[in-house]
Amino acid sequence: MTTADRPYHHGELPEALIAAGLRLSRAGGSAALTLRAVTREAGVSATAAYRHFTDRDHLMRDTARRTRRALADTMLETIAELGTDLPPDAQAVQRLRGVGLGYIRFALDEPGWFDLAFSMPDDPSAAPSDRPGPFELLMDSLDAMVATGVLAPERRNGAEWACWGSVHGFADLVARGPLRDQERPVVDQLGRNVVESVIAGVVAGSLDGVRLRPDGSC
Amino acid sequence: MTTADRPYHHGELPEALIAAGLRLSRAGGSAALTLRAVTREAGVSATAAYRHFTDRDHLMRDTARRTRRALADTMLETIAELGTDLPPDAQAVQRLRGVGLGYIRFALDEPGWFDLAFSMPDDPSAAPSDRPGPFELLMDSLDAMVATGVLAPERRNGAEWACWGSVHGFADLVARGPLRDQERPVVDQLGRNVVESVIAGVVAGSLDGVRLRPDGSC
DNA sequence: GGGTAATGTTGACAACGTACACATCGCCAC
DNA sequence: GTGGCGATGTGTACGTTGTCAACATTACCC
Repeated sequence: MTTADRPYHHGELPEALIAAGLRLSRAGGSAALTLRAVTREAGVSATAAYRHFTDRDHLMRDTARRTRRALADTMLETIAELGTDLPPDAQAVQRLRGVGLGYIRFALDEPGWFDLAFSMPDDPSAAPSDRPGPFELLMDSLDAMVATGVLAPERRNGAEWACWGSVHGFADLVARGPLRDQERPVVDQLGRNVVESVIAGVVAGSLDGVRLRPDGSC
Repeated sequence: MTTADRPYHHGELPEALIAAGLRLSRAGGSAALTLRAVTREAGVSATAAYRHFTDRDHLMRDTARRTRRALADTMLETIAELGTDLPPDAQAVQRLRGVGLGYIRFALDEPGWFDLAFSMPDDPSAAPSDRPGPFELLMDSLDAMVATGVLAPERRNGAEWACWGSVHGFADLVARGPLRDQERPVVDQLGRNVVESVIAGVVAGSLDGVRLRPDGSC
């Protein structure tokens, strides 16, 4: 055909497809990221995407990685807003707080991107990013807590999963679960509770610190 | 047609469709619960389901409810295995522990059902079940902790979301996330950590109990 | 300048959800 | 009994999706 309006070759198709994917998923989540919708949006035939992505999953994974980068940005913004002029130990805790609150804020502000971000398992064979991702930010804050003495070293192991799970689970409740259409102030307050709880839980490690033995008896 | 082999009318079609949905989703998660696959499995034409369910979502919601019932059963089994001959206050904590560990166990043992269970938002207009669901079991255990004095009443509010989020998030990490193909013993240990952390966090409420002020300073 | 690989298009296929018209059956009124 | 009517199941069809194979166009390098 080639109506001479658009050149036959796009030139920047991979980037254009990902950009279209970001637009679509922002509004409609991972389900809206359709191969045909994305190519339509880019003004290209449906099968053109196969020259740059092996299949739909490939495009989704690459697009999801971008949304995770946006999540990391939100975390960093949240950390900055919380303030940075604290003594090192308190600053380390503050960073963990920012990681958690930023995660929840992202899920609330960008539910479509949040859905996409974790609907795809990240393949470990991907090129490493220059900037730290959400998970690296979490690890760094926990390491800093150990380094400054706030977190006992023997409690560091596995702490990332307790933190990530807590915040991710709550964000999921808010984005897709029973807390879906709660008022924003209510959700914000609950989110603060969750973050404070998990920080306390990770630091305390078990009920030992609060008058209970490990088996649950008092 | 009616080859006289099968009668024209199935008789128990709604139940048969849900049973087929449970079989399919058990192996392939929510994506495998296809209207056509379910009707095929039941030996019935593709559109027969529309006589009993308004659309695919309706069938999925009803099937998902069954998987949530199975989850509640796993929770109760786990509570029973942990032992029931404890003083009331310790027993209340033990029940919370069983709720959390049962949730994680279910996600590990039945990843397909777990995926389906929470892929659909539950509609509040459904008929209430006779047996308590997963959420009721959680609420009951927290209430018992308040009643026996283990949990301060002022910390009861919102505690269910911190607990649910923690455990749900961790289960999601294990079922679909980066912990997807970890060894079972490792995951079990991490799961115990998560549950102990969240219990400690809910009881402690904030870092107050462990030498830190709310703003994070020491 | 001509050949080759990269890139984009067309057409097709199977699977999906779903609407519509039609077939078959249980059951109740007469 | 027997008619008819509502409930239940079937067949066909349409539009959408992911994906493959064959073909068209272009960039680029010898």
